[in-house]
Amino acid sequence: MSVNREQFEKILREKGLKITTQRVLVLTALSACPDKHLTAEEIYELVKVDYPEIGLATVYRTIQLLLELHLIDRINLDDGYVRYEIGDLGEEETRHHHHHHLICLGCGSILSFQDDLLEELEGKIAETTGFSVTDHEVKLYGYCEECRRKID
Amino acid sequence: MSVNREQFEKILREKGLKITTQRVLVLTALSACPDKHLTAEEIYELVKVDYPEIGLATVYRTIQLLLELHLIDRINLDDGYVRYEIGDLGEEETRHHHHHHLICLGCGSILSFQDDLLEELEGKIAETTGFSVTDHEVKLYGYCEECRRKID
DNA sequence: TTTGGTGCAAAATTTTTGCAGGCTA
DNA sequence: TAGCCTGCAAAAATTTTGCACCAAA
Repeated sequence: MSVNREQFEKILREKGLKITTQRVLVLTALSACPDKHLTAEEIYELVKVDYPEIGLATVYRTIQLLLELHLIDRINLDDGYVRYEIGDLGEEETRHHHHHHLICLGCGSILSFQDDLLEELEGKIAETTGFSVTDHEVKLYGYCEECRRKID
Repeated sequence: MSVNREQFEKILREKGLKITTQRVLVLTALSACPDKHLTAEEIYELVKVDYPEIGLATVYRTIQLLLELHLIDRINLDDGYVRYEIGDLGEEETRHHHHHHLICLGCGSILSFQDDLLEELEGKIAETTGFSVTDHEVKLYGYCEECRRKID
């Protein structure tokens, strides 16, 4: 589950940060498009619809803040854009597992999926390298059903 | 195994591309640092040692070319830099599996590892979504042995 | 010789920063 | 009211492009 507005306001208050229209709108835009993987520019355009006076610099500053609060995730889908999406809300210990991304090399579409198959791998790594894994990000490349049909 | 110079020259020749000192030196720099994850700027600085007249634009154009030839991989370790590393040479069908990266959140060090544990997952995905996976990239975040000791 | 490749500089992008003024608490 | 936050514009940083010249084939 992602943050709702009240939770967000509570988080800001607890950190001594101010609740501003801009911050709420940026988070709202990301919440409204959970699987859209928006760029900073896209977020800016979305927020401008309801609040035309917002500046792009504020969007960047807010993104930075939301990242630090772990409310959103930065993702890079190798299309040359840095993107952001609303994160799962959770305790520190269970926050680890964002969903992953299936990237179609044919049409560029993105499918998200959830899977904890890597837990086993994480254990193995801890054993062999001494590295304790707390989080992971997986990108899978391939061809979606539709593109596969086109190719054949 | 990564490309050697002769293989590289052969590939260029077959594609009707010219073998230039700059192209050879950029590839050589990347080959010499298989686990260094160099940025464009770093590659530029490295090549300049032996060939001071090279331009940064040429480095970018060469990186682009090497990516298209699948001789190098672009990686993003979330430190704000786009990085490149020499890729494994292989047939189209077996090229899938680059190694993956363990990123230490403490000291920023990167460990590379190879694992095919995702094969199982790929099968599962094909079944449930119709998406055929041809490649994957995994990043694992955590704390390396040294940083773990410091924390405790 | 021909064509593609290069270096340089300028342009285009993307992101960050400084500062004066505005708004939240 | 005090200080954080914002908008604007300028700056910084990164990558791309135009063009004349050079070099590989």
